[in-house]
Amino acid sequence: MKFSISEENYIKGIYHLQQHNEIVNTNLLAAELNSKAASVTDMLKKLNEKKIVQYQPYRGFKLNEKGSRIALGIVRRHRLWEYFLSEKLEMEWDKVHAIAEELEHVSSDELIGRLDNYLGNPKFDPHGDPIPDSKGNLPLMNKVRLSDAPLKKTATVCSVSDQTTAMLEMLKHYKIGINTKLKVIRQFDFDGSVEIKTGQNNTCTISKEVAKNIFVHYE
Amino acid sequence: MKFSISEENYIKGIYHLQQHNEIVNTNLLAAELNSKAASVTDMLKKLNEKKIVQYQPYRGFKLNEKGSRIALGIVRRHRLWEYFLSEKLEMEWDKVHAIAEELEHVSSDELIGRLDNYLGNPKFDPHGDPIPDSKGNLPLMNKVRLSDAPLKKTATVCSVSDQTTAMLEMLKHYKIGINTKLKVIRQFDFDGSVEIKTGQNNTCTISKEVAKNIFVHYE
DNA sequence: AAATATTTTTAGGTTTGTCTAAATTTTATT
DNA sequence: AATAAAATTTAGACAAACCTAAAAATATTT
Repeated sequence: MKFSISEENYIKGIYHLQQHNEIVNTNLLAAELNSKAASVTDMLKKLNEKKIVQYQPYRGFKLNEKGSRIALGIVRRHRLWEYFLSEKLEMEWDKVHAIAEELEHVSSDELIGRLDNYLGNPKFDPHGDPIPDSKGNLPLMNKVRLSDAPLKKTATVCSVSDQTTAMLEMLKHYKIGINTKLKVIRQFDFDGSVEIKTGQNNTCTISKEVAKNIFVHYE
Repeated sequence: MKFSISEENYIKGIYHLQQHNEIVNTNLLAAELNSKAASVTDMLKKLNEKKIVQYQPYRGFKLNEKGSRIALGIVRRHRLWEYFLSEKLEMEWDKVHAIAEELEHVSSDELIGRLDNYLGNPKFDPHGDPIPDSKGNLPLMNKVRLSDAPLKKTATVCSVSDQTTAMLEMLKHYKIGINTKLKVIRQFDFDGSVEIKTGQNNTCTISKEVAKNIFVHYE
């Protein structure tokens, strides 16, 4: 089944909101998509008829099995293109998202399969987000917020949840990027900020606010 | 100025028809785009208001300066993506076009500039069609139909005007592709078919019908 | 040059996706 | 439990892009 660009955007929007909320509601999705509640209701009736969501009027909605599969396909295309733009075309981190947002709607299975292969079947996109495989399986990873990370264990930065330009600027300043190795030296009780060590003689302190947005994993 | 996918398709359609007809008319464009005459009239009024075409009701139309510039931008995107799909993703010749038709509407100048660069600034797409540069300049090439080619001079295949699957099949059979070197041995008066030599001991005869669609150039 | 055929445009309708404003339902407050 | 507030849906409109069928303009025949 083929979906319009609008339908795909709604499906993707629901998918993303479901990462944080079991059930999604109308206003939330309207905000996510920069549209209005009435438009969301209209589209949800349509997605409901197409049997992609579980929708109870006034009660919210969520993707069903079929809907999730479709969402993962869109996410896969988006993240593979992000990887391409970043790794092959060397585009800046913060410009990659908007363009992938357009490319993701080109939905040839052969294209995506070959792209995946060409890129070397990457498991994570440049933001550290996992790329679903062609069957919709997400690679697993036990990641932890830097604000909750154990002390004195060498960790690897694997993703950053806030992907605004402001955050990018911040990270550039601290010389932190995906795959940067670092170690938490201590945590200050006063405001929860953490002192970290990246490389041999590079120690710095970052606020809890920032640390909450940086995810790391251990090997 | 930003154009919708539909508008871009109409602009591109007019551009292609103008390669063979100075003035394009409603029915011709409707056929090219698989739409109806009434739809073409609607869109042409719109393109006329946007000052992209010269349009005289009942008299046909053509792209003006501005319209041509826009068309060349679309053609550039299309052919760069075709090159990418063919050279990097190793897709079959006949599948490349349909996908490039979708990718071409993603219109970030930075994306296309970087893609061009990444591909090594190619001058011709996999079908041998010229790729406009970022300023809209087309590379020049003095090409000749194989049916009109001089005898016994080594030529290089540079483009094929009929890009159907049927033609691709034909060319595979004859082992002819873009950049194949060949020499016309003789031409038969009876039906205009030509005997050609590709490689050392590979001689074959192809019909005028096919030869008319193969373009070669000499160095 | 009149009649016929072809082409193009206009008129009016459909679908998709959006919106505002009013009505309805659910949730929270007193 | 009644009322106020918030969220959601419905009703009705609008724009883009398409269509069919009828009308108008142009081209071709006789």
